[in-house]
Amino acid sequence: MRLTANRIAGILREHGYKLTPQRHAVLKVIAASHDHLTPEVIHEKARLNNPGIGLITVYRTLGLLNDLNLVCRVHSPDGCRSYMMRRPTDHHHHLMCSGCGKVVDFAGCALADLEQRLLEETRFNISGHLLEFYGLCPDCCIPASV
Amino acid sequence: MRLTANRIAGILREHGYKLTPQRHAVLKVIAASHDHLTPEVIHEKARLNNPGIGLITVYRTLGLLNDLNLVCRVHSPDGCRSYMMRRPTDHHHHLMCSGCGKVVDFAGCALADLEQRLLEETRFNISGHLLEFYGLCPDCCIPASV
DNA sequence: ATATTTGCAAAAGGTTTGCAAGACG
DNA sequence: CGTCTTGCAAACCTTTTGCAAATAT
Repeated sequence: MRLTANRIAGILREHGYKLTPQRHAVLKVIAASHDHLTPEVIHEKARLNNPGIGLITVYRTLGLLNDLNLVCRVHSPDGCRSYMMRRPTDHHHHLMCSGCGKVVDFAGCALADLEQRLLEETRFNISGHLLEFYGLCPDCCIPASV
Repeated sequence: MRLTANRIAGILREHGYKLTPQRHAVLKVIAASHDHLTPEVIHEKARLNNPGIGLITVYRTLGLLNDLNLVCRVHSPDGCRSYMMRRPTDHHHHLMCSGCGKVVDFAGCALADLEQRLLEETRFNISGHLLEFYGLCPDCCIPASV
C-alpha cells in the first residue's frame, strides 16, 4: 500500500519539520506518480500546484525525504538521478522498462541464501543491497511494424 | 580471470581504434586496480605513466571501453560515477565496503527463478539486472576502541 | 597520407551554498 | 515571535563540445 501525501506530511511533522506549501506540493507529485522522477520533472509538476516553488526547494525536500527513508533513488543505465516513493513496510525492488521508463515494484528478492554465502566467503558485515531488473514492458515489446 | 591491459589493447585494435599512449595508460590503470575508480582518480594515476594526458581523454576512453563492454559502472549510495574492469566471460556482481570502498566480485547470483517469476507476473522481456551488496569488510568492522 | 585522436578552453548540465526576506507553528 | 524555510544568484563539480594541432597506422 502506498503512502499518501498527507500521511507523509504527518511523518514530516512528527519529525519536527514544518509543513510548507512547497513541501506539500512536492509530496503530492511524488505520491501521485508510480514512476521514477528526476528533480527537474518533480519541479515542473510541483509548479502546477505551487507556481512559485524553486528547484532548490525540490532538491532540499528530496534530501529530507531521502534521509527519512520515504523516498528512494532509482538507478538506471542512463543515470541515477531519479527518485520514487518508498513503501515503508516492505522491502522491495524495481523492474524498469528500457523503452518507456515505466517502473514496476516487486518484493520477494530471496537473496538471503546468497547473502549468507557471501558472509561466509568474505566475512563482510552485509547491511543492504541494490537490485534492479531491466527489460521491455509488454507495450514496448510490440514490433514497430505491426 | 582478469583481462590484461595488453589484451584490451588488442580488442581495441580489432575494433579499429588506434592504440595511443594515452589510451594505454588508462588501460593499465584500470587493469591494475581491483577497485572502482572515478574518472578523476583514473586521470591522476594515468598521469604517472603519461604526465600529459588530459582528463578529457580519460572520459573519452572510458566511454569507449563502456561501449565495448570492457568496463562497468559501479553504483553506490554516495554516487554512481566509478568504473571498474568487467570480466568478459562470466556474469558477476559487486560487494562493496561502505567503510573503505573496497570491492569484491562474486558470481552465482541465482536470480533465474526470480526472473522467471517476474516474466510470468509482468510479461516484461527482461534483458538484465543490477545487483550490488553493501556492508563493512572485516577490516572496517573492527571497533574503533580496540 | 589521412582519418583519428588529443588537449585546451569554454560551455553545459546538475547540485549546493550564502544570505536576506518570508512564513510556519 | 523565533526559528525554520524559501528563493535568488552565484559558486561548484563533473562531463561534454568545438576546433586546431598532433599522431597512429
